[in-house]
Amino acid sequence: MSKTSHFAIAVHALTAIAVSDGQVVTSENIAESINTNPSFIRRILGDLRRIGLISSKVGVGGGLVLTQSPADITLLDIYMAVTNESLFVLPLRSPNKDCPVGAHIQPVLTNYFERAETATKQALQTVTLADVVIDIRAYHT
Amino acid sequence: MSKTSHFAIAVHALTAIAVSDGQVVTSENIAESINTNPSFIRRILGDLRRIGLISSKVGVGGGLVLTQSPADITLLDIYMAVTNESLFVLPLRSPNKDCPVGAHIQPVLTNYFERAETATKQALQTVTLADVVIDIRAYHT
DNA sequence: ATAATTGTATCTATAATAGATACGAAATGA
DNA sequence: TCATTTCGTATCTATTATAGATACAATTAT
Repeated sequence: MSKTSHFAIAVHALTAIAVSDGQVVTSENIAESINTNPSFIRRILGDLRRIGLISSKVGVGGGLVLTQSPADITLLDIYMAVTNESLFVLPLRSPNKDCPVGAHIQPVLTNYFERAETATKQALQTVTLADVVIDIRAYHT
Repeated sequence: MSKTSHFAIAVHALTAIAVSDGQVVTSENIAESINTNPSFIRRILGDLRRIGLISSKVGVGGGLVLTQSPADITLLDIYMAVTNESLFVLPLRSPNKDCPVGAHIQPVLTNYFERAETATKQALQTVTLADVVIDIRAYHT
């Protein structure tokens, strides 16, 4: 998968929205917390909006709100929203089809890679945004 | 998560060595099967040699051989040999320490990321190079 | 000696990632 | 109505990661 930080950023952003407890949060607010620029954040928030985890309101007093309870949003939901590649990648160039190994290694690897990825996803599914919020609040007390 | 193909390449390379059944295989042979250049392959083979999965012999008739039975080499062994980064990455820039979320999100995320990565590794540990060889040979008959 | 082969260094091309800027559209409120 | 806020998105750039390519010293077998 992408070595991108989108997943971490998405969780951070949603956590920021969740802890605001109903108060509207802007992409500017989130960008400040994450230490990047609002436009980049809005790109990632777009992924979360498209699968319905948040809704946005344009204009004065606008911003982002959760559309579901944090307890109903799993890390897997967030991961799937921002990820379109597999965790493990095959080489860009196709292997040599004239070699017995090269001819068949791709489906074999893909099978095992998918198994490992499924295990990862199952682990992500056991954690919710509410858990993350609890952890953050624990530091805060 | 590392977006590199080193893991797939390493498994392919070891499979190529394993199916040769004792016969010495050169980095040239492997590169041909993987469809890349021998030098790049030798860089990855270096990781495998350093943790003792293979040994190499320089010179005429030289090449690579396994030092363990394929049944004793797990995909996790291979993964660990070629990977030095975490599956999930935090953003490069540190979050804003003046925000309650920014101040504490990193250890919270790292904790859950490590759990997911552990699940992945456990899945990789259940598969051996011998399994991969069996799969490849199944195609071949 | 010659040839084969590894191990490693270095350089380059390409692609992925994030950062930055800009701007139209929508919504609010004066 | 008009100014302001905010999103959504496009585009450009800088940086970094990745792989590809080339080269060469060291080692070994014949």
